[in-house]
Amino acid sequence: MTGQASLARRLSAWFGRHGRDLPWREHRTPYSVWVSEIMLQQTTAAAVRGRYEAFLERFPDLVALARASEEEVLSEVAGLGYYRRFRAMKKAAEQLVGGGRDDLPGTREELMELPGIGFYTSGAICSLAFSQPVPAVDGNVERVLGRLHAMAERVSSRRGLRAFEDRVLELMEHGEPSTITEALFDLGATVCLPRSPRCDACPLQGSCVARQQGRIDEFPTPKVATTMVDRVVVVGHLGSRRGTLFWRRPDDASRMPGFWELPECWADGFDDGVAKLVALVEKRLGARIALDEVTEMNQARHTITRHRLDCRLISLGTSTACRDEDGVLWVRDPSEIPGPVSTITKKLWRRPAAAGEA
DNA sequence: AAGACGTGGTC
DNA sequence: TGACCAAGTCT
Repeated sequence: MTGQASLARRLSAWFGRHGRDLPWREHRTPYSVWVSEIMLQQTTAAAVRGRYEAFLERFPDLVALARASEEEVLSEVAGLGYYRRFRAMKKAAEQLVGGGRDDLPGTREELMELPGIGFYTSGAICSLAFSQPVPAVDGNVERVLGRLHAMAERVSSRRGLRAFEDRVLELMEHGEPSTITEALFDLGATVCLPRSPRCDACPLQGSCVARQQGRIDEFPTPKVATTMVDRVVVVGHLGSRRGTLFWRRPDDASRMPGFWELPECWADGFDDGVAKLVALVEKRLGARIALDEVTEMNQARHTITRHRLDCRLISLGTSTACRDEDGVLWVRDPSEIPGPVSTITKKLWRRPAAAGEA
C-alpha cells in the first residue's frame, strides 16, 4: 500500500531526473516499440543504437516490413545475433498484414499469439506503447526487484516469473506503467549493476532488503555456468572464373538459417574437418576436389553460444566445371551477396593473410 | 525445465 | 584469459 506507493513515487522521480536518452524513446508507436524490443533482446543498447534507426528507415511500418523479403530483413540485422527473433518478427508482420491489420494488436493475449513475442515483449509493448499495467520482466527488473525484495526465485521458472510480475503490478498501481517499466530498466542498467552496484545513487536504497542484509551479491541467485566446448571449423575457399563460391544455409538450419557463407564444416580436429568439408563440397556441387596439400589462407577465433571455435580458411583450389544451382553464388567479394553473410565468413574474409593468393 | 540460439563488451 | 552479462523466446 503506502510502501508500494512510496517505492513507485521514488522510482518515477528518479527516472525523471536520471532516465536515459535513447533513440527508441523519441517517437513511440506500437510498431517502433516492437522493433526496438526485438532488437534489444539479449543485446546491448550500445549495439542497438547503431542499427535501430537504419532499420526503421528501411522498414518504416508494419506494412513495409511485411512486404520486404526475409533476405532484406536479415541483411539489415546481420551481426546482431539470435536471428530467429528477426525471422519471427518478419513472419508476425506477414500474419498481421495478411489478416488485414496495419498495426500491432493492443492486448497481451493477442500479442503473445504472434511468433517471437513472449511474456516480456508483450508486457513491454503493452506498457510502453499502450500505457497498460502489464509487467515486462527482463534481466534488469529481475535484478532490481530480486535485490529489493531479496527474492530467491529466478524468472526462468513459471512461479518465479509470476512472483516478479506481481511485484511490478504492485508498483504499477501507484505509477504510470510506461514510467515504471522504463525506470526499472534504467535503474538496473545504470545503478543496480550486476557487479559493484552504485547503491548510494539508488532511490530505493533505504528499502532494499538485500542491501540491509549485506547480501546484494546473492541476488539474483547465480545461474550455473555452461561449460564451453572447443571445436574446429574448417572453411573452404573454392575459386572459379566467376569468383569465389558462397552458398546459402538451409532455412531449417538451427544456426543462422538463410545466411550466406563460404562452405564450412565443424569438427573436433583439423584433418577430420578438412576431409568432411571436401566430401560436403563435392556432394553438393558434383565437383571433384583433389587436395594433395592443404594451404591455409587465414585463421580466426569466434564464439557461438557455448562453442569456442578455431576457424581455419583453407584453399580448395580452382574449379573448372561446376553445376549451378539454387543457393550457390560465385562472387569477387562478400559485399556482392544479395543477403545476410555469416560472421565467421566475414571474419575470415576480411583478414586475407599474406598467403591469400594460392 | 534445461538448453539452444550470436555477438561484443567488461572486469 | 575467462567468466559473466545484455530490454528473451522456443522447445
